[in-house]
Amino acid sequence: MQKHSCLLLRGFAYRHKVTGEGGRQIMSIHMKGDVVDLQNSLLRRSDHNVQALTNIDVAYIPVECVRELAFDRPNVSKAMWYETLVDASIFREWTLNVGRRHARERAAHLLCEFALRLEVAGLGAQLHYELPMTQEQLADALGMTPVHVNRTLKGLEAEGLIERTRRSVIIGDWKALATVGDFDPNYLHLEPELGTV
Amino acid sequence: MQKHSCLLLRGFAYRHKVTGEGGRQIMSIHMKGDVVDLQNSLLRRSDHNVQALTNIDVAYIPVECVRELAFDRPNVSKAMWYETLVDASIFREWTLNVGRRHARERAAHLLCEFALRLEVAGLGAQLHYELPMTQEQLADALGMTPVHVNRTLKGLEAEGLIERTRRSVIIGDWKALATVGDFDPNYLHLEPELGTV
DNA sequence: CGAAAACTTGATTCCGTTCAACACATGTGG
DNA sequence: CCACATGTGTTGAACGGAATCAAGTTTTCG
Repeated sequence: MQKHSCLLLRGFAYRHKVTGEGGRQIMSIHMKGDVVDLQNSLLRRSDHNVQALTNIDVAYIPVECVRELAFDRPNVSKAMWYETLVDASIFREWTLNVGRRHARERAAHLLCEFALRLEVAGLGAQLHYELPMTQEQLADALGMTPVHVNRTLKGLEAEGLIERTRRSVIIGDWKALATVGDFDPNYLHLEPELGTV
Repeated sequence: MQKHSCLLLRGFAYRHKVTGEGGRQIMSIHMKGDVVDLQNSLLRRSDHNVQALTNIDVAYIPVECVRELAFDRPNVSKAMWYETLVDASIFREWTLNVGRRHARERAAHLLCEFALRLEVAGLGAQLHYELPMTQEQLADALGMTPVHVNRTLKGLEAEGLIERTRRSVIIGDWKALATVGDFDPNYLHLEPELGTV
């Protein structure tokens, strides 16, 4: 078990798991403000891996401190639990995405999710942002091969839904992309709901 | 938002999401002892659906009570949070399963998970149990079509890994099935770890 | 500048879907 | 108790989306 949790101050990180055969599935992408290995810190055995996607700055927080906060301060406890719940909600959507949508829809969905999350984090505009992942990493997030990611993105571009240069993405027609990706932002639980949990 | 959480006393239930095109993905299966819609109760908007798989008995618990327990009693709080974390861990494994494993491995994995969970819940033996799902429901859990579930199960049977009659499953060779399914029970976090969270 | 990483493209293969028919159970009402 | 309807499981044939294999090209960076 880790001795520290780490709070992401700058850059991107991701969590992933690997099959016995070497297939990798990225479970989630994290950005500024996320406490990235909270879950591994609290469960005795870590069941997944955390890795940096770009250069990052992190603040290490000793696990004992996290626990103290988590259990002695009701408000902190609420906030942390709430994070866990939102996390789980995003996992569910990703499972749906990978399990029940075609490559084109999956990719569109992920691009929409990024757009919203980056904007909320103050790291880009909804319709024009830098995607901090290689196509190989996208493939691991989408449960497909890098080759097919390439073709799929090209396809979306050919349809006029997006434009892209190297890593930047411009969403030409948000509504159309969201439709293709069957994207409904509910699952991100972005609206403040402090009164709830 | 729901007014009640419900504790499953007998029978099986599942959580699922549906795409705009009608594809359904089952996110998790629940059995005796699980509090099934805790997450929907605590987040303001529910992002998934809960449904009974068999006849069930449930105990309804008013959400206010859940919250009171959750935030006034540190030990209850720990336990509930712990449940949420294990839940999320299982979601992650399912995402990996659906995203990065072939049909045969997926099916084998699910059969192994069931075996263990049913035994822990006191509802069957690890090597011989009743599967409370139709092949169509299995398909929705595995992200494949019912037809292919049928063929895949038949395949596992032909290989001598399992036997089956209608709904019951007999695992002929646990080790082999676990190998095929790339099954490592860590993610279920079955060992008691009360000292941890 | 040169090497490695990332991206692009084409040809081929294959796993899983789709479509369609049928078999077998289960259950219900006459 | 049978007739019939419905849900579930089984099987076959054809199709298609994505994987695989393999070769380029472009970008990045030491």
